[in-house]
Amino acid sequence: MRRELAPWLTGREVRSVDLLAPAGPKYAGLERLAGRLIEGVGRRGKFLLMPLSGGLELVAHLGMTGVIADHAPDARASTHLRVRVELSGGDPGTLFFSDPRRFGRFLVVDAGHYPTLPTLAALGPEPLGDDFTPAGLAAACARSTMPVKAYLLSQRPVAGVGNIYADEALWRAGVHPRTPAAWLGEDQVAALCAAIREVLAAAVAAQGTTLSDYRTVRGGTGEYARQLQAYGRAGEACPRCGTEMERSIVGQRGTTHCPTCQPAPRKTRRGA
DNA sequence: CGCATTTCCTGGTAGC
DNA sequence: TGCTACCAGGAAATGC
Repeated sequence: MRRELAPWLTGREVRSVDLLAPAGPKYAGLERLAGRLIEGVGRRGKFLLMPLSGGLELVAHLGMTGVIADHAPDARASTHLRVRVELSGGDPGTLFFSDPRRFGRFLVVDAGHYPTLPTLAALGPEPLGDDFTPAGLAAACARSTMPVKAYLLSQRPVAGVGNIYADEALWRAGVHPRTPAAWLGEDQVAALCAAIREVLAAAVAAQGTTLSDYRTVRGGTGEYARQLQAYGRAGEACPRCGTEMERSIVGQRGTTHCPTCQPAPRKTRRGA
């Protein structure tokens, strides 16, 4: 989405903003948006970060069902339109933020100041950046007793891994989702680090994963759903070994894993 | 501080 | 057909 938004929005000025949702912390500060220049479109994890003139920043998060579009939602979806932003200059001249389930955010903050966004403030390294290394991931995991999947979902060891990509990366790495993070061996951490990079890079190349709601800015679908190996495939044969995939709940989230490729954790002595 | 639990929210669907 | 119950989950709030 960042790649679509950057060439469209960079350098444009905001003419006006309409908030169609009840005001609240998820839409804080939008009254400060009109008249600002959008200086660029960045991203950290699942947060879109748009620096604005005047030392401000527009922060957008899609939650589960949020959509940022360069075209108006159709009649049926229009009840979920939350924010409309009119831009100066050429077409498309309006940004639409829709969010049926209201888990998304679209707010203006002082640039780099995230007191109301603690996850963003404590976000781990970018998964496709140089800062995300096996050694760094190992050091983070060593500090946590959580099941490794729950720890990944916290956004602290690495940014941007949600439920779908956590299941995919753990399956690729052959790591059981319930393994306490601190129990992971060096080889497992390295495999997980590589798997997270591979899965996210492939998903970005496919423009994301559309299961039902997700749409690109221009209204297209993300095609990574066709490459999913684990997520949503409980009861089916593991693509690697043929064992029936199992469903469970880890960190309050539906989870699919292969009991053969991702064997249940057994505590072993480090360095043994 | 770290972690577990609860909350927010609505469309889709299973079951009757 | 129409009803109820339940499920999906990202991040914040709450509780310990």
